[in-house]
Amino acid sequence: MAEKPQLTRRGQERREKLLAYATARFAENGFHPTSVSEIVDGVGVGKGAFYWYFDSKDELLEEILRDSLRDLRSFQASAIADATDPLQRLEAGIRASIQWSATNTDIIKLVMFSWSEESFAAVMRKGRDVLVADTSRLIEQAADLGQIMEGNPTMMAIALRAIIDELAKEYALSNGEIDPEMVETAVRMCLRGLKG
Amino acid sequence: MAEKPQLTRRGQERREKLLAYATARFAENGFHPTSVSEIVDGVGVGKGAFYWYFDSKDELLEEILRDSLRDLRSFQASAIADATDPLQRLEAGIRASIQWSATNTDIIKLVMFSWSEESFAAVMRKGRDVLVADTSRLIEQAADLGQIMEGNPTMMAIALRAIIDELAKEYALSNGEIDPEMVETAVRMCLRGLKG
DNA sequence: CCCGCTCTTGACCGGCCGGTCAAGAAGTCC
DNA sequence: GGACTTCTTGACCGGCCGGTCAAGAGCGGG
Repeated sequence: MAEKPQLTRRGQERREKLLAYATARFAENGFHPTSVSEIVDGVGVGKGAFYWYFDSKDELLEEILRDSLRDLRSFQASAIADATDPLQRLEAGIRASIQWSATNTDIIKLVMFSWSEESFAAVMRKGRDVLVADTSRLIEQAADLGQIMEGNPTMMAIALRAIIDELAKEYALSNGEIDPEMVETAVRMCLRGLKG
Repeated sequence: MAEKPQLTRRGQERREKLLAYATARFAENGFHPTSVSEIVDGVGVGKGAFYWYFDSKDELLEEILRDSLRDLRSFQASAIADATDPLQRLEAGIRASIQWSATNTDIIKLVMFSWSEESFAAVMRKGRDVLVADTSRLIEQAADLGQIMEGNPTMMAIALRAIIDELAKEYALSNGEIDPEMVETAVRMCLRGLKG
């Protein structure tokens, strides 16, 4: 990776087209069953173009996963920017995560697959650690103000992730449409779990 | 499936050897990257034997998933048989699920993969529904006795599943060894979530 | 107008894949 | 011991796979 830092505008666009199309195909058909030929045919380019932008099919998936993490984090960051109260920031972050999952069901499916294969699971683990660290920082701030119960912030952050991930799975399996009551229940469970 | 109801004892044993070896390989290497040749070589039989016992590689995985569900349910059933109080039965069932996950990390990995591919996800959904139904029946009994808060039993059961599944993932990613404190936290979260 | 860099093409490669099948071995029942 | 069923083998099949590469096309700067 990071071997083609210099891309023209046209290059960037084509690369993004490949990423987007591959994401959709991987989510629909699975990673392994989707061939590189299928991807380049779908985008309407030659096979060589693919290997100009990516070292391998595996690296393409890793790139998708990393991009997604970046996207989710920036979405979360802008969602909590409005609030200053740590507990409010926590709730805003939780809701942002849920909302992001609802609008990125393709990626949720790729995430489910990626946990199951060692080389990709390594990438997932790193990503999860980053998200957990983001959240546990917020939890610590709220704990300092006495807004939530005592406890290991990392473990609490993992518990929040667990609930959000399950809801994300629910979205992915129903293509982005789930009972809104479920969302509220999940958020309530998160907050109740924090406040003790 | 269900096309070879008549198997000699030797047949049964060989079939089970294939199932066991395939489970291990799938968990370690992934479903698609593991070839049928690899499986039959590992067990030391010809390829034809494989296709005598299974219609296809896909059907083999579905068989593994169905067997696992059966195994988990019977493990749960015997774990809760001792208790008569619904709430105690619930806790015993939760602990049994967790324990089963800890000792079947291979299958947890297959489960993670299976959610990501439509044809297998269909099997998973059915299985999940069965487990949720088992649990919500217990929840209803506890609710009738006023032991837990009001609420949609199915949704509560799904929430319990979410927590258990996340812990299972944790086991799978650390090969069966996790902080016991985490288990207690998970169980406490489940019970607190029920009691309101 | 031509150089040089970014980008593109698609035929091609070795290899492996899931699955088939004709041939027979092993067990079972009379 | 013969007939029948259950199983076993492994060579073989067509097809597709991820990845390579020689041959350029398009384009921007000088």
